[in-house]
Amino acid sequence: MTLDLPKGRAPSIRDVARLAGVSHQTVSRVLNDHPSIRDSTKAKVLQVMEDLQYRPNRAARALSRGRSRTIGLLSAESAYGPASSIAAIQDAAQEAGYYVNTANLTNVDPESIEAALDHLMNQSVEGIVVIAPQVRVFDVLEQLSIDVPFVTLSSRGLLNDNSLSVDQMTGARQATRHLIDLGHRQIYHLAGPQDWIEAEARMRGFLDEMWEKDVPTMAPILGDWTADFGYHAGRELLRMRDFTAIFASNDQMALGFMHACREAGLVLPRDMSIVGFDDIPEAAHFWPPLTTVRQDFAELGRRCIALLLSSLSDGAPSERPEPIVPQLVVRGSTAPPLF
Amino acid sequence: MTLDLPKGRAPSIRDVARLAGVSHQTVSRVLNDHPSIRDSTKAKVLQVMEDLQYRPNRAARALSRGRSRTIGLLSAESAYGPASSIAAIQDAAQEAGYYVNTANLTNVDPESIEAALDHLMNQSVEGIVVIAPQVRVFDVLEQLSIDVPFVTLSSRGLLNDNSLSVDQMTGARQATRHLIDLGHRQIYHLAGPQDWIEAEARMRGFLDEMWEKDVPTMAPILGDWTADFGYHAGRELLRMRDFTAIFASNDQMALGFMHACREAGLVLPRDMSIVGFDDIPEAAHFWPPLTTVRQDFAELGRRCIALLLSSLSDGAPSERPEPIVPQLVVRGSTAPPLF
DNA sequence: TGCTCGTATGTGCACGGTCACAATTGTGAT
DNA sequence: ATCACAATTGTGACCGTGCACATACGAGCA
Repeated sequence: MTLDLPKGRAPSIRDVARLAGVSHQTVSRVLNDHPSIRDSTKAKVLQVMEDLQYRPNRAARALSRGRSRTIGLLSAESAYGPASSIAAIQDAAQEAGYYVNTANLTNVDPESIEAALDHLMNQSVEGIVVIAPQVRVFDVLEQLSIDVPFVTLSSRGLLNDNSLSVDQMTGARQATRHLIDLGHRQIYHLAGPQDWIEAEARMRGFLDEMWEKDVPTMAPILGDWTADFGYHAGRELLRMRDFTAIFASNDQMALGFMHACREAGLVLPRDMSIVGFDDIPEAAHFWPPLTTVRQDFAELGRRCIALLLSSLSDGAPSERPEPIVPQLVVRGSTAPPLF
Repeated sequence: MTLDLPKGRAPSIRDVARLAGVSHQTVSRVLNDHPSIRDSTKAKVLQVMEDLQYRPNRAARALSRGRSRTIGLLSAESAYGPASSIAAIQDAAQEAGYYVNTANLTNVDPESIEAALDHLMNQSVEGIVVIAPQVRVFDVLEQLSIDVPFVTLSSRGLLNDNSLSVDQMTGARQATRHLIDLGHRQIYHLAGPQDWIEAEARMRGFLDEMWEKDVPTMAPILGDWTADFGYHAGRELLRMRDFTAIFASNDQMALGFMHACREAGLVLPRDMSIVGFDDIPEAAHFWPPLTTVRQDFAELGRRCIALLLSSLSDGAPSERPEPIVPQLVVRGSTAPPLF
């Protein structure tokens, strides 16, 4: 004759306590793995929990402990990279017992950014991961003087020093050097939007390498990450064939550019060498397979959470993690210039 | 002489109440836009809130109301489609005042699924969106007899009738018909993993159309959605050139297959017609630009939330929404067979 | 004036956990 | 048996908000 009282609502810790013949506090101790609980008591309580299909109420726990165990993710899901880091972030957070709440950024006007941040703050997140590394986002973050720790994937460590990144500059230099070593001297750079910190870093890497190798530089084209842009930019650029190679700031733009090349009758890579950035899974199957710079987004996401969690617990961030060095992957889209 | 007491902790409604010279309940009423509050009182309270930088405590609110205003998102971020629906889902939910918590599924073994669901349930989500439409996920959902409403993006409406989908079958039939109309008779289908409901629906669409048009069918190849698979499958298939067209269940596999074709020296689309599925933004820039079936993932995501929210408030789902009909986009990768 | 009614506000408790502290039980040495 | 002390368990308050109900105020009407 098991009498379960919980009529309408979900069973609470006190319901469990009553049925197990203990106090609610003892149940709480079982929940939190308190050391001094007799095994027999623990077993009894666990049994009742099982019977009642008891689930701790997260809100209550958060309220009394004053900790939400939730982290906010501010994302501008526009490129491939972020998408694959996000999964890693969520996994890592979940493993650490945290919940992840995501807010998307469709526009980058300050109001949207503020609204998204507000949404996150309203839910008492303990920390924020920013995966929309646009300059403006940081400005807003700075102005609002957010009082929770936050980490970002950007490459320059403003604020907090809580930033983490693939070393974009080095990657871009590798790509550029590869083209120069092949003998190219007229090289364009198809850059990303300049309010993206990563785009800026890649561009700077390109310019630095060109300058160091003493190759005359052509003004970078500012794009928007999309294949469409790469295509249209390509159609424009190819009117004057005053270059033999191009370094695109991501693989999508590289793909669009290749499309334009072929429409213009160029044979790749004979007439034009192309390097991308990111190494999306499809890049190996472009035609020709794309030479590009591989970033380990998943690793990035994991480290990101690690950094945030450490700054959540210790207060101070742990020792500065090594930047992840990206890797040039040479495939078929690059060759020496015709002459 | 503004005396703010809140020393360590964040200000609560009682702090606001005290400083505004009203009761905590009045503050609560202001928060919830209760009709009968004098404008002057409301203004006063709002002012104090502003001064104190007051933010309502979500946990407390959830606790006392018994509603978390959170929905869970169970996702298996493997294909392109989901990624772009997710953003739409989050936006729509946010607009409706809900928070979205995401759990990722890396494996599809029952334990992982259960763990992910558990994670979501533990945080008292009010509803769940399943965006990992694999058969097993449903089995687990069924077994666990989850007691919160859930919606899914699949195409067959098991359980709850809370499913929503692009009409995959129709899309697949359109693609197949296009190839048949061009004159192809030996057509392969590169299917997705069979535990994916969508993969199954697309395959069935293919088979149905072939059967109806009385074209002899060749056994579908079961793939895994990746471009890599498309490539390797292509290398195998092309040893025997016993077909003139292929319908791939997504664009990535189509891309990999194109890669294999070119390696084998085929000229596209002269020697081989290819149709994909999804219309990822890059598809228009493949070489040749890919004929494919466009799905409106964003719309799907929005409807998904609409459906879930209605079943959250009304209890019963609103009238069954129309399935979204996908659209065939004919580009350069299809042509009549050589003969 | 006394009564009713609607608007505006206050009071006290409940929600489901955790915390600090008190109380009880068990153990071993004397 | 007695005591000190550790191990185990219980008691009550509290976290911040919303709800049900009570109260105060003012207007309209007999």
